[in-house]
Amino acid sequence: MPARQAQKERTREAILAAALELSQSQGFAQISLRQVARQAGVVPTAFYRHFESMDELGLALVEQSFATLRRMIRDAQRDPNVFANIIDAAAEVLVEAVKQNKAHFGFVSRERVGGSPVVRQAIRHELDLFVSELAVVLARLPNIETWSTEDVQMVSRLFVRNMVSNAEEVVEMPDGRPDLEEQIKEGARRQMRLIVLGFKEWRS
Amino acid sequence: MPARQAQKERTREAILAAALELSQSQGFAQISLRQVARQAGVVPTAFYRHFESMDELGLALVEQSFATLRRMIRDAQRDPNVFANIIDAAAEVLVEAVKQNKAHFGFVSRERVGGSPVVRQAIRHELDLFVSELAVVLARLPNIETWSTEDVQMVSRLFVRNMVSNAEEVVEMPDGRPDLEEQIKEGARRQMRLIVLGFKEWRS
DNA sequence: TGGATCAGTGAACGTGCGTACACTGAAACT
DNA sequence: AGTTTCAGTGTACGCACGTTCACTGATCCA
Repeated sequence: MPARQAQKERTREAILAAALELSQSQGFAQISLRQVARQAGVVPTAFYRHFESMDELGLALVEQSFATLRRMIRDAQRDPNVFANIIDAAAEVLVEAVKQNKAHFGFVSRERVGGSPVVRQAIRHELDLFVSELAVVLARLPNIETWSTEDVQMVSRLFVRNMVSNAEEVVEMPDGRPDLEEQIKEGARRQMRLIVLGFKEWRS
Repeated sequence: MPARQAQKERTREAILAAALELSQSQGFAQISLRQVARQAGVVPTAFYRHFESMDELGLALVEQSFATLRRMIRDAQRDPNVFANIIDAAAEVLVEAVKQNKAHFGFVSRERVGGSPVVRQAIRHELDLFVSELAVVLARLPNIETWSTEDVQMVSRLFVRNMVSNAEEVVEMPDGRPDLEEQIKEGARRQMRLIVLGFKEWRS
């Protein structure tokens, strides 16, 4: 790659990182173009060489965040333990992955409801996609393969909703509190068992 | 009450109403003192006769919103149907009450994660209180009275979390879509049945 | 090697903001 | 009736903002 383009890429990354960092304390919707440029170490007008507006930056962050989420899921599926005890593994993976990507998960959970309309809609769309993707995975599971499509979709929605709620809690969690962390994991495990048990009963 | 004080009260209400309305489209954190004053029909400096800062206004809105919520719960408890079929009644009441108080519920769900730190913390505190209050009500229910305190608290947390999620969905729901409304109600009913069934199984 | 490209600069603009201050005039008190 | 109180006014300020425009100088290509 030409050095020119590489440098441009680096600046773009710096802007994305700056926006992600700043939005952690104040929320993306209330940070200014000039703040982002300052944090990224460029002059305000340079911003426009990379993004047409703050909205476009926001969409790029949505994309980045969901790429992180999908990578996380893909990695988790490679782990053989996941199939042995899917619920415990899922709770573990969720908490650990969110802990290591607090910035992105925090961005999604904050802007999902509080962001500008265009960012909010992009996140809703990605989450809807994600529900469908998870439904495909779930449909292959031993106990679930006999369910109707709508039931699988609904349980997938339930899982994603709970995943979002739990991710929110992990993001808010102060550092160095393994007790709280274990509590959230245990809560997540219970919720998932509850959902699965409830659905078994539901059909009987 | 002296006419003086009554007029002051009226202006205060106008400011609260203006802030609530404006925050529906843009979120409370991104509206300005001057916008609120303009919408309320007063000059910006008059704002300070009622609130020291936008943060204080935000706290007043939190208080107002949870007062609305508590009134709603109290009314629901008077209804004899609630005890006959608590789950169906709760789903019905939730959707109807949120529909009629979209502004307040929208404010809470938005600012719970996207608001300024002080507003956010106030909402979390109120929700924690609310979980404990609901736990007291739940503990009196036939099937639940034998459970341990922590289990009741946990199921209460689960109910409140799902209530918040469902309220979010109702707030986002476009007007005049009774099909969507019924879908949300049905979802809420299923989730609650799931939770209850799951807990029965859990103990066995 | 010399001209074209273009990421980043720097100055300037109009605007809306929060807040200060001195004010006014009707309601409230004595 | 005369005085005090105080909710709301109007002006003025300095500041950060988004966006414009002409610019510079290193990289790229012929």
